[in-house]
Amino acid sequence: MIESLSVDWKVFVNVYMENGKVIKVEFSKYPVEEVVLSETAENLKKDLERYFRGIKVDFRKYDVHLSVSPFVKSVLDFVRTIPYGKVVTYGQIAKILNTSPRAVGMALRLNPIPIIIPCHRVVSKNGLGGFSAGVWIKRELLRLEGTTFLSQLL
DNA sequence: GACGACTTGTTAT
DNA sequence: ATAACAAGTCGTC
Repeated sequence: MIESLSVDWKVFVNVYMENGKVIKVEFSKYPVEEVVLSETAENLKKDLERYFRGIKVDFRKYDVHLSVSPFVKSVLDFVRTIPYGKVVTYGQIAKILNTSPRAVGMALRLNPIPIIIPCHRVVSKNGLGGFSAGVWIKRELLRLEGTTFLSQLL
């Protein structure tokens, strides 16, 4: 665990690392004991703090360790390439990966590493879609990134 | 447009 | 084997 970040909208963000790789990110109501050990963990903490201040951060430089099925991994790998402030629909991803929108949603639900793997940048065709930690967090993340064309849905 | 039924691929039990 | 799902599309009214 590297950090329980306190975010303005009353959530803590806990990041778990192992061998310099991110293995899990979770949102929690209460902070967990903070343990920062490696240099990359320190950097990641600073990047997250900047991110939540509304600064554009690219998390692609951090290694992640995914213990998920090959299909889920392929979806998550694609999602990692979506740039800051942009959104893609489940259907578009399904078309590119030759699968169904529903399967994409399932894969995203299994994402162990939100924010760093920006699953909040995937929305449904007419609406916001879901988010495992609560859609309101997804909404806040998109607002934070200044994703404007969804303003009617926010 | 709003609503429902049919489709769809993957995971969980 | 089958139910459940973070979706989409096509039909009816």
